[in-house]
Amino acid sequence: MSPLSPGAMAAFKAAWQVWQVPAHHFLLREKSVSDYLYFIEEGVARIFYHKHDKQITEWIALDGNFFLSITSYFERTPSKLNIQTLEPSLVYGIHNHDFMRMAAENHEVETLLRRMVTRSLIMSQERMDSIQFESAQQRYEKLLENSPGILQRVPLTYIASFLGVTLETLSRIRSGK
Amino acid sequence: MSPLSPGAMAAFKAAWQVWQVPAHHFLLREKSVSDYLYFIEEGVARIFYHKHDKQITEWIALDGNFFLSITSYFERTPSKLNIQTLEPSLVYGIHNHDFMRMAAENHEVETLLRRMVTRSLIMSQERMDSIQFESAQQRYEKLLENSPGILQRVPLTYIASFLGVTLETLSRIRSGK
DNA sequence: ATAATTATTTGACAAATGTCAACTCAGGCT
DNA sequence: AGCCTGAGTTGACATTTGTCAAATAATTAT
Repeated sequence: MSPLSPGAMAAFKAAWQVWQVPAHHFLLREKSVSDYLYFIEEGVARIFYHKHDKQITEWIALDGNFFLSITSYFERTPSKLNIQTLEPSLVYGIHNHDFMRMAAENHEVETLLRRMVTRSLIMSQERMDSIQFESAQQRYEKLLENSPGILQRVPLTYIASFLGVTLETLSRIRSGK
Repeated sequence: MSPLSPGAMAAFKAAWQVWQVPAHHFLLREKSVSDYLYFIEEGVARIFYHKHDKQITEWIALDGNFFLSITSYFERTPSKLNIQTLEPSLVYGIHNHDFMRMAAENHEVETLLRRMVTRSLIMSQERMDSIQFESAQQRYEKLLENSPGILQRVPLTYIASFLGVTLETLSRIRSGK
């Protein structure tokens, strides 16, 4: 799907930076403008924000996935999101300036970006449907299917929040009612 | 924001078709591939799908708004969505082939498209947040604020479904408990 | 205008999940 | 080994919303 030409690909790849960070490292703190779109090569990251003094886990990125503060990255506004690793991790990041500059200079990169955003939009809608119509139980089972091993790597509190239920409810789901 | 150059703008505008359709007209039926991205100039349209034999209203487009079956339009897959007008309406539509061709030929159009999709993604996330954390009451009040007059134009069943509650619950919210 | 149809409201009750508090358990420290 | 601390579990109860059935109100067709 939408492979870049060799030249564009080389430039695109060169724009990515790499970081090796320890567990519990913050890649983004709320109220700051998010400069990077990340890809996690090894490790896990948790994206969360505060609502009524509680932490809401909006996303859990296991290795092999992209993540970012969409609003902040694209609109250049202060983020409400925090991004924190849960394990020592190897992450790649591409700066907004670089990505936007390359997209402006190179039509192919712009197309790639548009496709990435479109994919995210479709996933976002699927998740909304899931939250609205599936029971907590179903969401939990689906999560285990799609992300086996997540239980060994992410505390249940975060998983519960990500699923949109309380820790207690998740605990009851797990114990089989 | 991202104005097109005069030439691109003229071509872009020329690509839109116009239809004057009666109330209850289907602009899209489920299982068919959606060819058009729409803008409603006058009237109202309702986007809905079937789930467990019930109709779920996914979106209500009052005049002045864009709407489409995102997945079907961009991925060229059969849509699960139906789109139906609720009033006699004046709608504009741009065919997927035309939009994609223009985006491929013209970098500016591609950028415009990317920005449109990005905006949608941000709105999608806001709606998810709303469904997950606001009470039905809050969502209802917000809807009235953002779309005054909707009550006079859209049956409550559809509004209830759009808000993610049953008709009975909406009725109770309205009666003030 | 009247009857038929459709939209909305209301009531009684059930299901899912949240809240708060107490309890248990495992791993890391001393 | 014994103690702490944080994570996870369990119980009792409250709250929100859903479900089903019936009653009204509004709209449309004849």
